[in-house]
Amino acid sequence: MPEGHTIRRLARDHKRLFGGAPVAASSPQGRFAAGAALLDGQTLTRTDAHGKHLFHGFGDAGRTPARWLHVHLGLYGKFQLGEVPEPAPVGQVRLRLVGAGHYADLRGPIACEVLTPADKAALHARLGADPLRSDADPDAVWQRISRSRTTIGQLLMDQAVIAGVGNVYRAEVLFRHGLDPHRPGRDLDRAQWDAVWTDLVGLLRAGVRAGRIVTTRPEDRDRRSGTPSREDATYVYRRAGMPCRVCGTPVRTEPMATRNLYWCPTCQL
DNA sequence: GCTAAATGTTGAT
DNA sequence: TCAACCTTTAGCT
Repeated sequence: MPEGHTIRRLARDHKRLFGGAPVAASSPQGRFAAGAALLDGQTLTRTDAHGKHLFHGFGDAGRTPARWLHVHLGLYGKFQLGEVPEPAPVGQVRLRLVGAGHYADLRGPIACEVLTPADKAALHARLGADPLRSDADPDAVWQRISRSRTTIGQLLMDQAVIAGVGNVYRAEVLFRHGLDPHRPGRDLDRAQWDAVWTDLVGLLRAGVRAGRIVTTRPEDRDRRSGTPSREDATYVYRRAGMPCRVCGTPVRTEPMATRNLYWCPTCQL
């Protein structure tokens, strides 16, 4: 499900499955027909991910891509992968990519468009630091947070501040650090922020590896061995009214900036 | 079989 | 602050 880890994983997988050879692009649904025609037959040379934004670079090998496919999955978007021969498209397939051995169907994205390198640069410029990127600058994030009266719960969801953190990672990382989501950013001290950032890097990397979000430590799960169930994978996300895994207090929920916030009022101060 | 909700963002008010 | 959008799934009946 699409927070930053999903996008990074897609970038990696698509590079491996489709990179280096011409790709057939089409829009079975028709809504991306013109864009698909621009990409059809081009070679995928690079992929990139920044926060929840996915990029596929097309052009000549060894050169900077001349065109970039930009995809944002939004809340519902999904890539479905399979092996050739590709079946007849089912449902609303915005984009179908077919390579030598695999195909990918894209459904329900909020953005699917072709960008110039300048367009792409502009998009990067408005995104904040991505814990999964080596060029991320946590100092810049700290500057924003330490001067802000906005709550840390809202700051963590602001893609211009931190790119790639969504509603699940927000709730979970704040729980793991005992931070009340309602605290203004400037109430945090540097050590707290550094710990949160370091944890986000680790959590997102683990998410890329596992292909899912797991934030609980084994000793805090109901079942301590084996692959954690979906229910066991989080401390507070979507656990409203259920006992906190650490102290037993019912987990609280309330809307924060149009999204459902979850937190433990006892553990998070 | 229907309804509501969901890991997100944008644009209008 | 609110509605709109794109699609799937969980939880009802």
